[in-house]
Formats: sequence, C-alpha cells, structure tokens
Amino acid sequence: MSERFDPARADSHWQQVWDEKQCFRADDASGKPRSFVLEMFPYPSGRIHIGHVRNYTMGDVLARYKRMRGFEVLHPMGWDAFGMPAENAAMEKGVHPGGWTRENIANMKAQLKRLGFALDWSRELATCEPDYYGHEQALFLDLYAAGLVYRKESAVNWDPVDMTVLANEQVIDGRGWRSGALVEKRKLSQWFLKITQFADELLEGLGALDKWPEKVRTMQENWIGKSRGLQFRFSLSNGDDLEVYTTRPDTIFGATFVAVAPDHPVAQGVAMYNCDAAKFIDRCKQGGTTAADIETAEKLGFDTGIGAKHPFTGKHLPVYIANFVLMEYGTGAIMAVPGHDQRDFDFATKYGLPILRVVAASAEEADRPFAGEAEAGDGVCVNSGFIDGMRVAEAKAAVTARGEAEGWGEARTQYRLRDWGVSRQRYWGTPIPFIHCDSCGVVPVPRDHLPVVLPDDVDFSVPGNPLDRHPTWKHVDCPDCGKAARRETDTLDTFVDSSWYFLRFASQPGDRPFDPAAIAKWLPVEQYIGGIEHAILHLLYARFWTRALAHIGLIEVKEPFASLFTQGMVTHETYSRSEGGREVYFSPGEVTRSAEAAVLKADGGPVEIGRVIKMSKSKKNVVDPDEIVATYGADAIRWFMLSDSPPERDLPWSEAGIEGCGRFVQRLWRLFGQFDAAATGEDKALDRKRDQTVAAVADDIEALSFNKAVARIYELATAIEKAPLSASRSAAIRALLLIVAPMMPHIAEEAWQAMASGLVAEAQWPQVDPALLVEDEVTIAVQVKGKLRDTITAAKGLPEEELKALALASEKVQRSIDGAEIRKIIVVPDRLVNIVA
RNA sequence: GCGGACGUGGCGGAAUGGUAGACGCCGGGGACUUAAAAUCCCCUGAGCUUUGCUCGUGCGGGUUCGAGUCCCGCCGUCCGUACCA
Repeated sequence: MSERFDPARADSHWQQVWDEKQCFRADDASGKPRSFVLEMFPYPSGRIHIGHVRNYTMGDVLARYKRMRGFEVLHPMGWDAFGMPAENAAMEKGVHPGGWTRENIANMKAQLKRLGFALDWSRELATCEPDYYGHEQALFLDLYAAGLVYRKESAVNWDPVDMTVLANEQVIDGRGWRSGALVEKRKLSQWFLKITQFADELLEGLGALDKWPEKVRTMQENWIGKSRGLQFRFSLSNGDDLEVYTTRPDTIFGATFVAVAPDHPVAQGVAMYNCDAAKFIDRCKQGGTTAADIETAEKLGFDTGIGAKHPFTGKHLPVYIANFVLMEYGTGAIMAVPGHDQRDFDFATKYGLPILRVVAASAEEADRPFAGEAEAGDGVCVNSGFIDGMRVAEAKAAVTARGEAEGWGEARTQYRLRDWGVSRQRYWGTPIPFIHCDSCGVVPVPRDHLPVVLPDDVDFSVPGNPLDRHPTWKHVDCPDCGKAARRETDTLDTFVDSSWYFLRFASQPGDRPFDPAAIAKWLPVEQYIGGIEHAILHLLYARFWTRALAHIGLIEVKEPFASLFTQGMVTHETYSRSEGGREVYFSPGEVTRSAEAAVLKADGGPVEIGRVIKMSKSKKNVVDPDEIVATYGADAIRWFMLSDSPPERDLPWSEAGIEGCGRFVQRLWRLFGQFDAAATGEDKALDRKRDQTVAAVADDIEALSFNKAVARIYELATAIEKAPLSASRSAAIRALLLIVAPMMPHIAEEAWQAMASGLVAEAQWPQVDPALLVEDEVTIAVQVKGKLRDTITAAKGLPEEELKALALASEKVQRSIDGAEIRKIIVVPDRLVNIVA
C-alpha cells in the first residue's frame, strides 16, 4: 500500500466500479427484506450545495448500512425539475427553461457521483419530462373523475407588469418581488384539489406517525386546525339573517355585540348607502399583514346601526363591522363575548360595550369583576339562564342541542385547512389536461391523447404566460363535439410533482404511473430525510395525494413515509466590513482566518467575524462541495457531515474541521495498512472493544445518531493504534474498516483489497459475539454522602456485601468519613457505593 | 400572544437519576527534522494553602442517599405560527 491515500484517484476508480457492477441497483424480485431509504429530491438549481451533501450523506450511510445488514435497499434519486427559477433564467439570460434545467441536472448528477452515493441511478427521474408528468396528468384526471378536482373563482395576487400570478411569498410589502409593481387582487378561475375532504383523515393519521418528529406533527395539526362549535343565525333588524360560528356556545348569554368582517356581505350592504361605513372598510384594508403590524394593530369598529336578536334573551345586540374579524374563517361573522375572549374584551373596552361574566370558578363568584382581561378558562356557567351551574363542556352540548332542536343552529366542525389551489399561470410546469369548449364546457383530455406535452418554441421576451400567447398550442378541437376549442394554459403547482415521485421510484412502467404490486412491496418509505422547511406543505400534500390515490383504489398504502427525519442546516460564520455605511461580505476563500481574527487576503486588513448562520449567497458564507471534494476527497466531506453535531441540529462548517477530517482519513489509511493476516496472539480487551464498538455503531446508525457513531469509531481507532500486534488487532482493523465503510466508502473499498476479496459494497456487517459485549471487570464509584471519593475495580456481579467491604477498605473513603457514624450504605451493583455518614 | 426546541469548557458536543465534560476542533508543551510539512507523545473547566480539597451543567427553589437529567417558578436564545372566534 502506498503511504498516503489518494482520494483523487481512488474516489473515481471505485465510483466507476460500483457503476459497472450496478452494485446499488434495487432488485424488485429479491426475496430479502426490503428497505426504502429516501432523501427529498433536489431542485436542479445548478449546483449541489452543502445542505444537499449533508442530507444525502445521512441517507447514504443508512442505505449502505441496511445493505450490509442483508436488506434489499431502494435508494433512488431524481429531480424536482419544474419551477420558476428556470423561467427566470429564461427571461434573464435568454436560454430555454428546458435546456437550462437539463444542463443543471447533468452537472449536479456528476457532482453527486463524485460524492460516491450508493444510488440506484437506473430509476432516476425528472419531473419535467413527459414520461413523468404525462402520468401525473393521468392521475389528475383520475382524481377529477372521482370528484376530487374542481374549478372555482378565486382571488389571486396579480402582478400587472409581469402579467402573472404571484404566490403569497412573492408579494413583498404589497409589491411584486421581481417587477416592484403594486400587486392587484384579481378573480380568476382556478383548479383546486379537495384536500379538505381528507382533513379529518390527515389529522387522525398523524396519531400513527410515531416515527415523525413531534414538531412536524404539531405543525400539521395546527395547519389543519380542527375546531368544533356551533354555527347559528341571528335575525337582524333589517330583516336578514346573519350566520355566525363559535367554539364557545356555553358563553352565548355573555354575548353583548355581533361583529362582521369588512368584506362580509352585511358590511358591504351597509357601505352601499353609508359612505362612512365605506370609508371605514377602506381603512381596514390598508393595514399591513406582517406579524408586527397585526401584533400592534388596534381593534377598530364601525357601528352599523343594525340590531341582532339574541336567540335566548331576545335582546338586540349591536352589529359592528370590525377589523379583527376575518372573512376567510368560519362565516366571517362572530358573536362577541367580551368577558371570555380577549379580542372581544379589547374591543368592548374601547367602544364602551358591556362586559358580562357568564363563566366563573364557582356559582358564588358569579358577580366577581374582571381583572382587566378576559377569562378564557374552564368553570361553571353563571348569569346564563337554563345553563346556570353547568360546567363549560356540558353547557356547550346543551346550547348546541337547544339550537338544533329549535332550528336556529347546528353543531359544526370547522377546519383552518383550505382546498389546495394548484393553478399556476406559468410555462415551466405540468400542463393541466383539460380543454375549454364553448359548447361542452370543460372537457378532460382523452387518455389516449396524454401526455399533453409542453411546446418547445416559446417566447420569454414579453411578460405573461407563454403558453397563453403561443400561436398554435392552445388551439385544439373539442374531444366531445369536434368544434374549435382552447387548451387549458395553466400548469400545475410543482408541489403536485413532488406528491407522488416516491411512488414512481418503486416502479416505472411506460403505460401507467406505477405498478401497484411494486408499490405494495416497497412502500411506505422506511426512512425519509429532508429539511424542516417542508414540514407542512410538501409533507402534507404528499400525505394527501397518497390517501387520495388509496381512496380511489389505485394503491393500498395510505401513509407514504413511515419514519421522517428533519436534518439541521449547515452554517458558517460571516466575514464583513462596513464600507460607506453598508456591510460588504466576503467569502471564506477571500479571508485568512486565525484563532482570534480574520484578515482579507486582498489587502491584509481586518474583517469582522459575524454570527454563525445558515449558508446563503447574499452573506457569501458558502463553501462549494466540489472544491472540498477536490482538496480532501469525498470521504473527508462525508465524514465531516456526520461528525460532531447531532444531525437534527445545525452543523457549523469550519476549515479546521474539514482539515481534521482529512487527517483522520489518512490516519485510517495508515491503520488499515497495518493489517497483518499472519499476526498471531489474542488480545481479549481489544476483542471486547471491537465488538462493543460494532454493536454500538450499529445502534447509533439505526437511530441516525451519526455523531455518536463517529466518536466511537475514533475510540476504536485509538485503541487499535495503542494495541500490540496480534491476530485480535488485525481482526479489529478489519472490523473497523467494515463499520466505517458506510460513511467513507472509497477508502474502505481501497483498503479492503489488501484484506479480502470482493467489494466492501457487497460485504456483510461484522458479526459480534454477545459474550464479548459484557465486561468481566467493572469500575465502581465510591461516594461518601453523594460525593465521589474513590473508584475501585471489582469483578462484575460482585455481591453487595463484598462491594461494601471493598469500599470501606479504601483509605480515601475512611479519611473522608473521618470517624463519623455510618448511617446507611447504598449499593448499585456494578456501578456505585454511596456511604451516608 | 400561542406552540415547540434548546441552554453543559475557548468551540461543536457526550452522559439508562449513579465517576459531568466521552469524542472532535482550537490552544499549549515536547519528540523527530538542517528546516518545514507530515507524524507521534503529553497537557488543556475554574480556583486553592495541590498526597489533595473546594466550586462548577442559564437563575431561584424542591424531591432524593445521590439531580445536567425529575418537579415548581423565573430568565434567555432559536424555530414555527397567528386577531382562526
């Protein structure tokens, strides 16, 4: 073996060998137990960034480990290839989105290959290709046929300069993020998916996802936002009815006013004849929508002069237009109970409306005044007619029952979740497979006409949707009546593309989206790994899509991801200087970093070292994985990704850290080089250390606690280095190589050649001798009154009395007791003796 | 405001209620070398009257023979979310 490990040569060599032998191709017909390991597929932005490296390294370690444990592993990779950046590139650089995207894919694929991931490239897919999105169109039509797709007029953010619809995130301070133009609200006919029909199922399903982070489940739960309450009608003094929704029907006797949203029909009606009301409504719309704005926003109201008749007392409550009532939730109107809702309390205080107590800790406290704020807690009903004395829960049921019996209200379950609007007025997405005909209406594209393929000859030199102004593409004949008709020019939200790609990985038939039998074999994904930023949208949509397909009988599986892991970000400190009043940032490569300070290479002047934050282009605190691989090799960067920080937390990148990883790779190489098949002699302690490490590393990998596995591997390496030559030592080196292999596959493969035949990629995880996992000697801590005074070595399993005797025999212990009376001795077998004196 | 996570050396972090700081990084000292790189060895929480002792896991209480870990109350940081009736 050569003196130094040369990653530049070894990495590409072994990558080629794995490719040629198709080592990581998943066999559908395999009789082995299966494991589907999946990382969230990347958007082909152009370059792999370090966050991808961390994500895919974790998945790769798990996939390679599972393979060594005898599983048939499916570990695929693909491209979430539709989306706006491609269109932006088209507009800015005059390139075609398709060409730009496919070039990026080629580059990024080469980058991933240089990192040595054990991927089944035969299943690679890109969502922008007709052989993917054509099947998506078919699934969309299936859902349409099942009544899960519909069209509805809906308000959108319209950018009048770019002539396009903007997502909420693209509207900044009321202006389009690209054009800077004031965004208008427009009503457009949009396609929707009925995710709300599955709201309850999606919520209930969370309960079974016990291998998902609590945090993600909570976020989805809040997003779905289920609440139970009473929807009921007030008769208004103008002859109309007003529908309101409340989760606190028990407080109905405490209602002292009624409020409607500024865009509620009642408010709009008043504005027709009352210009003060119209002015008020306009004023409400001016308020900002940022968190800070809402936090500080004052409660504003306008008294319409209309009265609402209370269903029990018959009293007339004033009806206000109020800025804090939302049209989008419930009915857009509320009964206001100032005593038991803080918002209503604030409003009533401001406008001098009565505040009544209808819930109290006990009946005796019925008249207790409020201490400056509403009381939303539990208690018994007071001042509340027929529900007096009932607990809150009981009263809710009683009022609801009365409302239903008398016909003025009904129990209702309300969700925050809205149906999923999937229409996008863009080119680079999956065409929605419908045709608009003046005679027949909206007609699905016949199955045998799929896929509806995007035209290539599109023009981005003018704003707007290129599909809409394409000279020929949208002009087709109606499939039903044959008359001239128009294609739908909207494309699907890219979240649709990522809602089923994991199903397509399991099988890729040409004539249908997937083979249900293959899905039954591979799904659910055993371990899904990705960023927390997808906690709600992607993960909720994918769950919905899977359930919807199960609902219409296409597949059996209902939850796509059995276990979810959300990894932390890779961070780096920033380097900057204040120049002319603004911060100028420098990349790590432009800076020389010493222990305490950093200087700019260009001029030798100092730069300020900023906080350790997520890598971002604007702060220039990025490192390019390719450069790291070129300098240190794939194994070193993979090792760095796994070291130190727990995988769910942020990982601070540092030059010193990657250098240390590079050194460890070489240290391993020297150690592997000391493997001596002819060595003889037994080293029991090293045998024990070896098997303990093998077992512990296995546990750590399965728990995704890579940082702990790394620490144990360092310990074993040190133990081997210190051990004298023996057969045990060679056995330990060999075991070390095998347990390092999932993390650093290239050096493992290279060194394996001197130890055994075949490939590490096809080797088995080392067996352990259970007898070696238990120690025969233990170190006992001896405490006096809970403080450590001595440690003694004893045979494992020594009886309590003997341990006590050993502890009391210690000189240090006796000195510490100092002749005091021993009141009690606590013995924890094999661990500790505590003498209470 | 609400929900969640977290708070341990100079840094990243270990620690089934049982020897706090494993392991790595940084730093210091030494060996080898003409020199450097590489490598190897040792030290590295603070303090003290240094065979050893005291203090020490954000702060204040509590439970326990024993608390980083459990309970109560604070403080702080980060993330998510929001006038959801």
